[in-house]
Formats: sequence, structure tokens, C-alpha cells
Amino acid sequence: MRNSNREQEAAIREVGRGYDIIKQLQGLLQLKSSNGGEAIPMHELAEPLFREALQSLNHALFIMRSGVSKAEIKSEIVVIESDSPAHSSHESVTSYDSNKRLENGRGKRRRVGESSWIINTSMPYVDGYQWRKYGDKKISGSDFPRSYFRCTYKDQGCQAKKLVQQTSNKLDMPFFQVTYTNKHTCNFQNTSPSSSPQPSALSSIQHNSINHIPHLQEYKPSGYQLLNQGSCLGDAHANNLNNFASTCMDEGNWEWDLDFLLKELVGFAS
DNA sequence: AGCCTTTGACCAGCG
DNA sequence: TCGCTGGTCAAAGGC
Repeated sequence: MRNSNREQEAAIREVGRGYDIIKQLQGLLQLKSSNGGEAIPMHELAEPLFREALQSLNHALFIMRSGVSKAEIKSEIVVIESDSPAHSSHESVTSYDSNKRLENGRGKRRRVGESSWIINTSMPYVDGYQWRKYGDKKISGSDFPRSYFRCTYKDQGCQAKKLVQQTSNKLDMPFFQVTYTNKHTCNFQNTSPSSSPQPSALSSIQHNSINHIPHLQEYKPSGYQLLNQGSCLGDAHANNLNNFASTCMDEGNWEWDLDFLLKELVGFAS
């Protein structure tokens, strides 16, 4: 990559913002599709596009952070497909762990039969499922606390859990390691076209995912408003990301047509 | 009213 | 056995 370090930092920041914006749009579409009663649910049209855009942006983040080419990292990144219950396909799985010991080798043993998988993401709180936080712990050797979540529908027998650990805060954009344990047995994934989230569920998505997370608010682009304030995409950041995408395309470093994706996304949102 | 987060206490695995 | 530490519980308060 020919970019200087400063350019690379800016690029990482912009892609991160773009990632956040798309996540906001995804939430907006979920709201609109559940409330609007449209003939063709908008999320059915937009979902594949979102998945592709998020996957591309996430790959870009990995490439720019590590300095490793996309081709080189492709073999290391496993994209979770739809049968993996706890998240959509845009996060990158760094390991799959079905053994009994936690990553630091010291903590409690995991129960036999519990499977887990680890994801690195900049958006750990938005994965299409509803989670209830049940604990928060300062971990020795880590600058950041660890948060414990279980599925909101645990009382219906869903044993899914997740553990969110912030791993870095470089370039004003925190990065998290998310460990999922057990598959969801509930049927309340908010992105599922067949499900119809209750109003209370939708409000909790907004409540939990962004507005209540201080470190996410810190680096949220200033050009758009919060979802529960009735808002949408900010032009300034769309343009920033658009320019960034165009620059990358000009340099011939990127295979993906981010420019096209952005136009499509803005069209859906407007 | 119901569901959420926060937070201190407690439990349990490991060295 | 004991101390350390990660994981979970549950009461309290907020939205």
C-alpha cells in the first residue's frame, strides 16, 4: 500500500465511520420495515447490500490495520454464514473454540458442551440479537472492563451469551473482541424477515446498542444524529467516505466498488 | 409497569 | 488449602 501512515490512519478512521453509518442505516431499515407495512419489505432489498458493504469495510479495516493484503488475509478470516446464530456475516472470526478453557488460561473452566467463537469487531453491540447485560468486570492486565451479556430470551430457554472485551482504542476508534457462547435457540433475531420485532424490542435495540454506550458515542461521527432522535445519514460523512472510496479506486488498490455501494445505501435511506 | 444497566457480593476454577 | 481471578447473581435505581 502506498499510503503514508497519516493517510492510512485517516483511511482507517473513515472506513470505521462508514461502518458505523451503515450500521445506523441498518437499524433505520429495521424500524421502517417493521412499522411501515410495505408491500416489499425494504430490509429484504437492503439486507444483502448491507452485508456486502459491511464485509468489505471490515476487510478493509483488517488490511489497513495489519498492512497485510486482502489476498493474504483471506485464508485467515472466516466469515460467519447464516447458520451461525449470534451475529451477521460481516464480522471476522479469529478463532473458533469448543474447548473448556478461557483465553487467558487462568479463568474458570467452561462447561462441557458449550461451544464458543471469537469475533473482532468495532461494533460489538449491534449484531441483530437482543442482549441483556448481567455483569461488568475489570480484568487484570487489561485497560478495559469486560462486559457480560446473555440473551434477553433466556427465560424461554435460550442459553446464548456473549462477552465483550475492548482490546484497543487506537485512532479514536475502539476495537473489541467478542466471545459468543452457545447458539441462540430463540427466534427473535431482529434482522430476520420472518420475525416481527415488538415495539419494545425495537426500542431496546436503540437503547442498548449505541446511545447507552459512552465509548461508542465518543467516536460517533458528528454529521448524523442518533437513531432515536429520528435521524438519518449525514451528508458530510457520506461524502468523506465517498471521497475515500474514490481515492482508493483511483489508486487501484481496491477490488470493491465502494462508491457504488454508498450510492445505493444513501438511496435506500433517503 | 416492565425492562434495562450498574455494581458489590458471592461462587468456583486454577496455580 | 488458600489466595487470586473470572463469571454470575441479585438488589437498587433509572429510563
